[in-house]
Amino acid sequence: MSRYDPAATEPKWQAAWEAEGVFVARHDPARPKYYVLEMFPYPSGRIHMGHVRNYTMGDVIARYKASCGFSVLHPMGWDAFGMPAENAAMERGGHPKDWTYGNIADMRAQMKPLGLSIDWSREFATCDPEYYGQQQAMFLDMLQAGLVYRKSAMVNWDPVDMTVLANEQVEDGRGWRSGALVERKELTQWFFRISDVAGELLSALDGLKNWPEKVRLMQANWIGQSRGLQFAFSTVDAPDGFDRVEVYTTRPDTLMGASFCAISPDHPLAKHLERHDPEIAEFVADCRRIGTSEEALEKAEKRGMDTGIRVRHPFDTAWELPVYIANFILMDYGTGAIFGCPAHDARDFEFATKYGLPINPVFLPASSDPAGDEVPLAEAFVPPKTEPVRYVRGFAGAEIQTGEAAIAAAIDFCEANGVGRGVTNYRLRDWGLSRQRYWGCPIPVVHCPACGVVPERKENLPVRLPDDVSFDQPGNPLDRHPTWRDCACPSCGGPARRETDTMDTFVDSSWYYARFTAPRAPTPTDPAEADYWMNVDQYIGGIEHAILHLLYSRFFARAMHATGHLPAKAIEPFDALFTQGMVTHEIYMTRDAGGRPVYHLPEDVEEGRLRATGEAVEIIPSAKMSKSKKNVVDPVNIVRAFGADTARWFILSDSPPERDVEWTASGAEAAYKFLGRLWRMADEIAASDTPDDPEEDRALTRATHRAIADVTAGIEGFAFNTSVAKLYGFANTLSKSRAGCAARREAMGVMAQLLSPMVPHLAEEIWHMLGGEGLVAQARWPEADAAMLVEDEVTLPIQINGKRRGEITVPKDMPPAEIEKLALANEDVVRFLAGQPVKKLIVVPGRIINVVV
RNA sequence: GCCCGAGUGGCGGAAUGGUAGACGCAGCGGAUUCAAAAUCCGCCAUCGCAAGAUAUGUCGGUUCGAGUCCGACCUCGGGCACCA
Repeated sequence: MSRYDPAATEPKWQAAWEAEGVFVARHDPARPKYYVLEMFPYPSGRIHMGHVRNYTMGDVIARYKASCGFSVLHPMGWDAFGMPAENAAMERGGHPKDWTYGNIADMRAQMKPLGLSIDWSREFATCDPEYYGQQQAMFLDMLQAGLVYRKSAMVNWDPVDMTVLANEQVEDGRGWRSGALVERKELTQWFFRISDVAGELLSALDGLKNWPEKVRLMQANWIGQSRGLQFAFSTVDAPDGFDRVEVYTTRPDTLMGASFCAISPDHPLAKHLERHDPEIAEFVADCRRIGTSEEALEKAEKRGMDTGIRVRHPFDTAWELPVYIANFILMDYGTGAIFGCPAHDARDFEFATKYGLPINPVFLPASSDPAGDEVPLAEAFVPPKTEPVRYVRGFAGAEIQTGEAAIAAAIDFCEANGVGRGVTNYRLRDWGLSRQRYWGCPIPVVHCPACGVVPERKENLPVRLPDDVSFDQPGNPLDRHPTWRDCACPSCGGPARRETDTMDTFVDSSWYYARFTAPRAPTPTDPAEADYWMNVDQYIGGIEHAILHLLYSRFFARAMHATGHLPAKAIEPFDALFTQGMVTHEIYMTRDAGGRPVYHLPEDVEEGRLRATGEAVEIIPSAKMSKSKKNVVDPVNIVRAFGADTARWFILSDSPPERDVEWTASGAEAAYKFLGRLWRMADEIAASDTPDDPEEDRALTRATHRAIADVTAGIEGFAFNTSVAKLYGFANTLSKSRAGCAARREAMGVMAQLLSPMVPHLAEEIWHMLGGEGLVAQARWPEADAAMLVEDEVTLPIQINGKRRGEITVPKDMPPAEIEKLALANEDVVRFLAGQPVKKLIVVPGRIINVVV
């Protein structure tokens, strides 16, 4: 007897699929299509278990849908632009292009042995000129359609390296390489007008029924629609041109509690003052050293500086409020200026306390005594807006009303009295796409001294990145390129300069799903192909992309539709979204002589000790796999040791797909053992010649249909771990079955089919052993016969006061009245009741009986 | 700081508001073996001799009945617009 040998069988079946072209996506108008897509990888050079998990899940869906008769599109590509390639070039020399394409070749070679049902003929990388050239063409269309514009915006500036830094390159306010204090610097940059469709992106979330609720919520909060009042304070002692300060507030009902006005350090007034007042200049410069990330601003200590300027309260011109420049006011949100009401805002409270500003409550709890004295607040009073409160400094609406009602009344009152207007605002800002970097898609415009900003002609696309660049000094090599930068103006032909900024890599990933429908088309998309394949029926990826990537893609699909590159039905490109959890592993740590942690690879550790020295390791439980912590398990090693099916089976079992999964060596071995057991079962059943046994055969057939129903439900519901558990159960049932060989062969054949989306190589092997026709990958998915799933009898637990005290087994359709009688006669029940009268009897048919005493 | 999640045996986890712990790992016992590996069979939440009691991060609520619904809190994770 031979044995389960994945090293031999897996390549064999992969070759068979390849020879048959099983996974080539076919545009077949006669069949329904199904487009399954996993978020494409960044070509770091090594695949990791997170990739294996992501692509295995997609593969289960793709193979399952294919066997259900769909024409499946399941492509793969590479999110190939981005900073790591440039960092590698700076650290190790070489060219980002060589590094990237080398990594792609390596990763493709690591992925192919996994046996994924991918149509590799559609593969592309976003750094292919054929791809980014089409992206440039769309950029030009969007520019013409008014969807892109230029404006000034802040970047993190490293004054030593003279280069722009990404937020992740700023560590504690300092540049990661130079260590210099980072400054905010203004640059003119390109923006997509995503905020113009903020309301639309928000309301369309309701239609995304097959997206996780949490993702829709996160996007809704990110878009941040608010209704508020915008009005102007008139100023006292302000410089010329600043006789008014526009502010926006979502709490106009608290106007009578205002105690100061605060403006952003980037507000025009602050910028004016910094030019004339050294003290203010120093403070503003200090504020700008916090960097550009909202997180850093929020976490920084709240600080402000009194400008000496005053504003008049809109309801009482004699009432003056001081104007502060405050480090926590964002120029991008509202008008970049607010009024502070410390009594009802935690941040304003902290600020007012720090600078000795008045804290006057506008409302008190509804239950407070109207005649009572005002007691100083210990903290800001911020009840939910839906809770009624008693207004003591109200000016519109009832004395006792909810915040919501008071806000609406305040806006009406202000509008009626000529103090500002109600406006709907969004937190969502326009999408800045300029990056001062080399390894990205060049922005196809030219700056001409005579004509200004001129779009490149489409026939000159792609604007290719030059290859002759060096990374021996920081900054963008395009900026200092001797020839590429200088060009002729496409409009007047005079000397001009190319735009040296490249595009945010989020642009690349905002339309790759559309390109997969026609990856070699001479235009960004092909209308017939886009019409057939769009939308993505199932998109799968990490929750870390819940907001930015998915929101940008939703916007970009709309922009593509507006410029004629996608049909109207594709403006929401992802019909269903699934967000999977991470793959984690224990961390093994010892300490060096200085007490600093030293990490060790899993393969160097055995039973809690280092293999080499026997030294005991400290075990830190389940953390995200990362190189620096050395808790990575390389899929290549797993596939080499156990085969792809074992890696796939393990990654699907145990943990629900949306949760993190902990990789354990024992779990991987268990997966391998189980697959070996299935192999032996098939081998034994194929050779068996036991006679039929009507009763046993029938029981096995029922179990088979139960397995079909349960495994299918698991796949449909994205609960692969429960499908796996059901397959374990079915295997246990089958191995114990006394049914005849015909019935067992039948059952084992169904087993092969149910296994095929998850462990496709083994499934083919079993299918083949049993004499199945063709490839199981092309067999029709089995259907469960509903009649086979019905049980004749049910066991009902009996509870007394909600605690389980006994059970009865009754025919499935016994009337409740009879069940009641049987339940009350049950000896456990009689004993527990001990003669107590029954107050209530609840019979839930087919479920439970509860006796209340 | 703000937004969004997740917490169930020794471990991973299962459970349309209806028997908490399916299935797997580890562990324990047995079979097979000269012996071991591999394999096969059985046991396995905790406390208790038992009857039973206690158990789904903590505290409270709704319900005949709560892991599941509601409120507060704790811990861990994701995101915060130039990481991808």
